[in-house]
Amino acid sequence: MKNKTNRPTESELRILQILWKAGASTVRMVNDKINEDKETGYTTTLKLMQIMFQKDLLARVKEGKTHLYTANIEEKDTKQGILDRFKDRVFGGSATQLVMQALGGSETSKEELEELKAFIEDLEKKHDNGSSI
Amino acid sequence: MKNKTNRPTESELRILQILWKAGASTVRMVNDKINEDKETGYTTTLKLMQIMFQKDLLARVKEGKTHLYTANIEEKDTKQGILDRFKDRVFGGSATQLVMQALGGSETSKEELEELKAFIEDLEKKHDNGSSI
DNA sequence: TGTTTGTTACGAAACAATTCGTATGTGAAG
DNA sequence: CTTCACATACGAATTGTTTCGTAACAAACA
Repeated sequence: MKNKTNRPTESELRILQILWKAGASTVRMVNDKINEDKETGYTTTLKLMQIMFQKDLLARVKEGKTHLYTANIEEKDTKQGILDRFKDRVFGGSATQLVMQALGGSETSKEELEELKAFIEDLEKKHDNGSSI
Repeated sequence: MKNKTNRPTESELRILQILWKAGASTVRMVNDKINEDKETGYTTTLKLMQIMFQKDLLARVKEGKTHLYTANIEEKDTKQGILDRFKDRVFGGSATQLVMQALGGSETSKEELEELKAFIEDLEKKHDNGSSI
């Protein structure tokens, strides 16, 4: 029933992000948000969301005379898919390379670095347990 | 002189990756590499590389009757640009979110995790010093 | 009622990226 | 010198995405 590649386009992702964050929204609400960054006609957003509805990326219910749309795919899974593909394309599949470049290139606060270290240590623990299964 | 956005398309990136790895190459060599993954006509690759040459993404020298092409932009800078944009689009600009998802989602070996931890500790040191320079 | 306001649906234009066919050039081999 | 095997150049078709104009509809209300 779902899309095979599950690869939202750039515009589609913009809309998904808005819906993941805001929950059920009308086309107008979404279009207003989009227009904070980038001038876009109302019918442009409408058409896009209609297409996404057809593709099953969005769900919708009728609410009075308008529709209320929600994202119909999981934020985490979707981002994971996009990220995996990106990792392959740009970093030859190496998570390590990707992570190093991500951290090396941007100003990450000491707190965040600490958080990441803890996260990695956690992964290592899971690793230890996992291998004995 | 250079491109403003410095955003290679997907196909362009495929070619750049090959050239970064292999160094100066003919169209045929590049096309052969591409065909390991994806059947692609010779003239398709040729055209693409010609366009990239026009855009200054590639340099070339005549060598006998063929051309030898090389990447004309830096691997690291280019990937940084792509990564930054990706981070913004998909993770709202948060390197931490990106890194967590990258590590959480893929099988990363204990060795690599250790390497990353060391890398982060290094960054933290630089962080400490950096403010006093 | 009939005008205004905001909505949906949808075709098609505009744009961008990719792919390929075909003409043409050129060095090497016979 | 002619032919063969590859190479380049380039126009144009194809494909995919985004954008928008326009028609039709419905609720609100003067």
